[in-house]
Amino acid sequence: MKRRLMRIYHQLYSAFGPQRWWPAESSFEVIMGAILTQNTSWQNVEKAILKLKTKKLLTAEHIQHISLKRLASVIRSSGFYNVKALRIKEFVKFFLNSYSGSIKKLAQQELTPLRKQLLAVKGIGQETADSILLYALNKPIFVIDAYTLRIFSRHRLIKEAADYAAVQNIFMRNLKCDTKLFNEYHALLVKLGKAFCRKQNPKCEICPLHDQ
DNA sequence: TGCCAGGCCGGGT
DNA sequence: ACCCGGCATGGC
Repeated sequence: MKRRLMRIYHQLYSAFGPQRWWPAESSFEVIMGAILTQNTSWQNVEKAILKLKTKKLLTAEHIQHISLKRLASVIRSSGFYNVKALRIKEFVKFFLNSYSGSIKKLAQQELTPLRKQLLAVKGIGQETADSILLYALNKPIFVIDAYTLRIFSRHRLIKEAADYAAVQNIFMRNLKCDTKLFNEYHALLVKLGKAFCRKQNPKCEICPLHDQ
């Protein structure tokens, strides 16, 4: 499995090149994006982030001080805006209370206890927590998402019913524990997923993983 | 036009 | 321990 996973990585890398994730100007922006993109196309999230930027709302303090309703209207384009506004507020509360709103302090925390703390925030599940850990805080954890499950299931590398933790373990047991590798690998899987492995999957047979 | 998108939660069985 | 409905916009 180790060789297989690295071979897939190299195939993806040579097909698509470096992805340079996460597309954001700050760690806090990464975190907001991670919540906003829950079951939502990134295109819609970008619009919401742009609005947050325009309204100077990309800091914990500013978000803390606006109403839930106003926040919801700002992030409207990302869909599920009422629950997401609530989730952003929940994270910001945790962030300010436990880490004084300091990304540096957040990043100093150990991966495992921090992951547990993030999962205790209502609205942050495994993927969102791991995205924050990896892409906002540079912690070595592999993010699993719907594309990853679908791609690996369709290529019969995992059981169709495999759950998040099981698949994450496959990656983390068989890859060198390396933040850069985890970052690039997951980004490449999303790239592949968008191009060739949507639910309605017209052209999986020409996806780069089928070559050679 | 209908289907889908870089999930998560709560309630029911 | 699963299973499911709800949450909602915008693009193709």
